[in-house]
Parts: sequence; C-alpha cells; structure tokens
Amino acid sequence: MDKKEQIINAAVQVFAKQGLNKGKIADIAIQAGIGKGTVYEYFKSKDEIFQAIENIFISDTLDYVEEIESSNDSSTKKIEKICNISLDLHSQMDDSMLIIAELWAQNTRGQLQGHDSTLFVGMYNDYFDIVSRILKAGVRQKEFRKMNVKGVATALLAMLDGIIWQSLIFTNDKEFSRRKTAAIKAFMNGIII
Amino acid sequence: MDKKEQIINAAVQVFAKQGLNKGKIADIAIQAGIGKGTVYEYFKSKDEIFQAIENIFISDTLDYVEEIESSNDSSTKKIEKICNISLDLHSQMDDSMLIIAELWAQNTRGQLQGHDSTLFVGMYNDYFDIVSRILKAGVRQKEFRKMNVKGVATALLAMLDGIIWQSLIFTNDKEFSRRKTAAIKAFMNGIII
DNA sequence: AAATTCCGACCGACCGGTCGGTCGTTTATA
DNA sequence: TATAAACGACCGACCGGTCGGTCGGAATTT
Repeated sequence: MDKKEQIINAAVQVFAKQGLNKGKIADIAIQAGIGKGTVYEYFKSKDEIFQAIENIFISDTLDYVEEIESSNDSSTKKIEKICNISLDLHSQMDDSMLIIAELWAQNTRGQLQGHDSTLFVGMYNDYFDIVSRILKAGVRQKEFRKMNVKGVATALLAMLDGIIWQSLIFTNDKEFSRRKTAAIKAFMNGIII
Repeated sequence: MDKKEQIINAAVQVFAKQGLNKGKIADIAIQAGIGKGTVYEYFKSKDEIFQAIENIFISDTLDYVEEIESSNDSSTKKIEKICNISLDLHSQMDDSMLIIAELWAQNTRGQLQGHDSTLFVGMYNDYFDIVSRILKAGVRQKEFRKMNVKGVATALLAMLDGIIWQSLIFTNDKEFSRRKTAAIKAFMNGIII
C-alpha cells in the first residue's frame, strides 16, 4: 500500500479515538506499523496530516455527490441518495466525522484569526450548487413542487448536517434512528408533487 | 462579580479563541484579571471548567426554549421564535458555539472523565419534546397542516443545528445570511396551513 | 480605639510529565 | 558500495497543576 495513504488511514483511526490533540504521532506510527521518524518522511508536521485528512474528506464528498448528479436517476432518486449519505454515514465514516467536527472548529477559529480557509466554504458552495441544480431540474420535470430553490437547498443541507451532528451523540439509539428516517421522509413529502 | 462566573466568562473567551486544548489556564487567569493559582481555588481542573461551560449552555438553552413554550404566542410564533435562535445566534453567542462543537466531539468520544454524556442527549430529548408539543398543538389549532410530528420535529432541530454549524464557517457572508432566512421560510411554508 | 491575632483568598515560581519534531545510525535497495 | 528509506532515542518547549508564602481585613484582646 502507498505509505502516505497508510499513514493517513492510521491517523484517522487515532484522531477519531483520541481527538486531534491527544492523538499522538507516536500512536499513528504504531497504528501504521512503522517508526515515528518515518511519519516525518511523508509529512512535514502534524498540521500537514490534518490538512491531508481534510482534503481527502472534501474531495471524496464532492466526488460522491457529483457522481450522483451525473447519474441517470430521477431527481427524486438523486435527492434521496444524497439524503442517504447522512443516514448511512454512521456505519461508514463516523470515525472521520468526529475529526471533521474538530477540523471545522479549528478552521472557523483560523478564520477569526484572519487565516484563509476557503476549503470548507468552497466545498459547501459546490455542494449547494449541485443540490440546487437537482432541485431546479426536478421542478422543471414536474417531480417537485414549485419552490424557492435556494431556501430549500439550504434547508436540506442544513438538515443533513444536523442529522450527522446529532447522530454523533445518539449512537446506537434505535428511536433516534427512526426519527432520522421520519425527518427525511417529512422533507421529501414537502417537496415532491 | 461572582468570581466563579468571572472565571467562566474568561474561559469562554479564551477557549473560543484558542480552542479547548490550546487555551491555557494561565491565559484564563490573565483574562479574568486574577492569578493562575486562584483559578484552582474555584475549579479542581481544566476539565471541570469545561463541564461548567457545558452545564451553563445546556440549562440556558432549555430555559430559553421552555420560556417560549409557556408564552401566550400562537404556535406559529413559537416555532418562529425557536428558529430565530439559530438566526440570531451569531451575534449573541457564537463564541460559545465553537466551544460547544468541541465539547460535543469530546463527549462523543467519551473522553471527559467523570462526565455524564447523557447531558447533551437529555437536552436534545427535552428540546425535541418541547418542539413536538408545540407542533402538535399547532396542528390541533389548525395553524399547521397534518404532519408526522416526530419527523418534522427532528427535521426542524436538525436544520437549526445545521444552520448554526454552517454559520460558523460562513461568518459575515451576506449571501449565506439570505440563504438561512430563505431556508427557514421554506420550512415554515411547508408546515403552515 | 489601638494593638494583636487570625483567617483565607490570592498569588506565581516551580515541578514533572508530555509530545512534536530532529538527527545520527541502521537497514534495505539499486 | 552508494543511495535512499526507515528508525527510535533524544531534546526541549510547553503547560496543567501544586504549594509555600503574602497580605488585607475581620475578630479579639488590651
């Protein structure tokens, strides 16, 4: 396996379990089955590892959503698929979500201090544009009711984020699992003709 | 001013700016205008300061929402007021939101010793129950359409969280500000008769 | 009311553990 | 054998938490 990737995978595991700060480079090395010094052959600093994780998350997310958009599914199906990312997420990538939460906070803080942090913002705007286009197409094709596309797109993205956010503390809560599904169904009912 | 409160206020400022880990007890002391040792006269550890902040956030939030519920406003007005918490939040308490984001992640990880992670969960369930009751009353009074109350309540809470979450990175973005308002309007249109 | 004792809030120098990052050495590879 | 890759002991900055000491004022004694 590519060693850089191997280190990133180890880092995700360690950071998810320990947090960005408590997660030690030494632990990452152990987890990756290599020496600590080797980590520094591939990354200049701990910060650079954070960056790498963030970049992968962002490009993975966008790739996935773009793939959905360019498929031949109906608009309804496309939106449903996007919703399912949040529903399924727990089984698939909740490790990285914990990390993203912290990176997000760090990012915001960087912004406050004047750092340039267009990455997350850019991802959001791209995501928003894609969802907006799908919604607009759905309206045109009479799948969805007439709507304020920007408003609905924002509401949808916010809801999906919120669900992920809440899923973090409601791990393994059957009742919450049902609520999530009901929420998305309620949303779909609100837009589908 | 009560010194404990004074320390907590200083801590919120410091942690919001530096993060939970980088925020130093020494800085809190300086910010509070007291000596470092004095901090430890009022709090046993840094962790205990985290918990104090978390407790205040939770009880403030619930107090506020309970106050809205028990008012004489129409159900529509009540839901609108709850939505406005997320909209206005930025000007009022965005400092603490950054901290809450990190505490939330820590909580999930179960890293805080002696910390009862049912606090956030409990707050959410209470919040959910209150919103559900308001929605149900609104339906009964023919203000709202018939709906799956659990689904809509979950969707609403998730959307509000998501908006806060996104607001963190879209600071001072006029366009996003408009999107937020449009999102909430879209939601209200979906439920009001 | 002056002098003395007592109290505890306040302080910050210091200690000890931690961990990111370095670098000289060892091992693998070409 | 030369070059590159891997390694982990080591360094030192950093910071949470401690503790012996200070000091202003309240209580008590004279």
